[in-house]
Amino acid sequence: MHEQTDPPDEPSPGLVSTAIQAITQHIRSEGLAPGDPLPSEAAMTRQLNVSRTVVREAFRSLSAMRLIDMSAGRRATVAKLDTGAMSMVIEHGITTQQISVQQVYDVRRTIEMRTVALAALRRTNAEAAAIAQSARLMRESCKNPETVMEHDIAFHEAIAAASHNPVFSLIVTAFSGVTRRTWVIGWRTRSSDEDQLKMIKGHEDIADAILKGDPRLAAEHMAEHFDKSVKALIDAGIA
Amino acid sequence: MHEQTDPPDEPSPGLVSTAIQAITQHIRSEGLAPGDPLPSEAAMTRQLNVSRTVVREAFRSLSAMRLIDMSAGRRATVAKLDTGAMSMVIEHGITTQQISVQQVYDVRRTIEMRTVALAALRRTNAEAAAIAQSARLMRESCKNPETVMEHDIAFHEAIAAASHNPVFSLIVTAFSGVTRRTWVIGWRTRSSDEDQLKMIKGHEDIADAILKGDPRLAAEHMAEHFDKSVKALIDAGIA
DNA sequence: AATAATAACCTGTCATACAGGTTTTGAGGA
DNA sequence: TCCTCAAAACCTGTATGACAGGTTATTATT
Repeated sequence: MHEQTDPPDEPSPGLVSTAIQAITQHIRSEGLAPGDPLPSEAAMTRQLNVSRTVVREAFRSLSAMRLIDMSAGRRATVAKLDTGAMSMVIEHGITTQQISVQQVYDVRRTIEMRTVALAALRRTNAEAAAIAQSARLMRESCKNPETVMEHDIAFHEAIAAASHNPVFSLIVTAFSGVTRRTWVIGWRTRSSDEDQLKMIKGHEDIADAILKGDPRLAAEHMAEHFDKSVKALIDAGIA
Repeated sequence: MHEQTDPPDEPSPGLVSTAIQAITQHIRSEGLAPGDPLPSEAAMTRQLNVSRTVVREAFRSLSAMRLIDMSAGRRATVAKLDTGAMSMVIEHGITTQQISVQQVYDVRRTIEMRTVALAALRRTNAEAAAIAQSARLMRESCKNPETVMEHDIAFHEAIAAASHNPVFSLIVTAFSGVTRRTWVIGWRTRSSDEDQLKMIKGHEDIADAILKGDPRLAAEHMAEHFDKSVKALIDAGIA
């Protein structure tokens, strides 16, 4: 066994990593819930016997991952589940060409085939209405691509929310950033108005299936939707 | 003309967020790839006209998300895709009880039904061997739960890798931390040796199906595996 | 007792300093 | 000319002190 929880110093991981672990450990051991306050930087400084610089970098790192909320004058608090860090990881993968847009779409398809089925089974009436509303807004604003896109994204996020599994919401939302960067490309390849309206119709079909509570039908429409979207992206030359 | 040193523009996000964006923007605009070096802290300090403290907190934040690698003396470099941040988000959700273990398993099931099918279609011979190897090691070390668990995790990660979609790998690996915390509980409920061996047999069936290149069969076995695992967790009282 | 002023505390940012680690440079020797 | 190796230059890790401005607790005044 080569463990070194040593008294003198910790060379390898660095003081900041240690501080990050100490903070997350604190959240765990104290059973803190979102909104609960964390120790002040000064307190952490004393407890860990390091400089405020180190403690601050630790807090800031957790804040960047959206695990805690920071704001001037107030102590940091435990954060609600947020997609910030995940989005950044995905975006990083895309911009450094370690993952392709098509790969993201394959994952989205996999996940959303499930969220849409769960939504059909578990959606509340309000959720079904929100989903249908997004689809309707897509049609109404079909002259303005940017607006259609935002409603499209809201549509998919609403379905994820209606799955009543926040992990699905987390992942779907994390992908929204990628969608924002590629959506318009796909839209442009649907040259004719007819194609564009057909795509919007697809969303309405999904919303209807969810409203009817038919998971199989909802999944079918979702699959169709993704297949067409991916095809549009491939036609546009997205690797 | 040079930079716009924000006369009246963004007060709320704070200098550090701005710096983080500047760095990621740099990666994007320069088309940096993993391993490429970033500007030094001093350079960023000059470019953004802020103190090194701010720049350092920005770098450190990106490092915490594993988007960049830092080490003493060397400039920071663009990092390879890593699951660090995602794991922390999931763990945070679990420890603050914003998501349940069962919800994670539902997502895992959804994703791994797909990875296993893709693995059956796209696996190389080496990957098929690695998957089978993990299953074999599970059986051989079946007296030592901890070891079985590690091979089990390696098994699932190997399947994700064989899907040839790094996004799947990313997500599956991010869940491994949760698995490490709950696996033993599920194992204990399989009281009899017979149950435990049956579970290991399930893994071998999956490995065989992947080797045979039969996605449907592989997915069937995977579904069965997850259904039993979830049942074991529920029996053990995991909410 | 209600309210307003004040003190105490907290985070955001800056400047400076120094201890190591890493890369570059350059001088001297083969 | 080319190699070796040590000094120099550069870089990050950490500590300290300072101050502005926001937030909460305390106290004084009415």
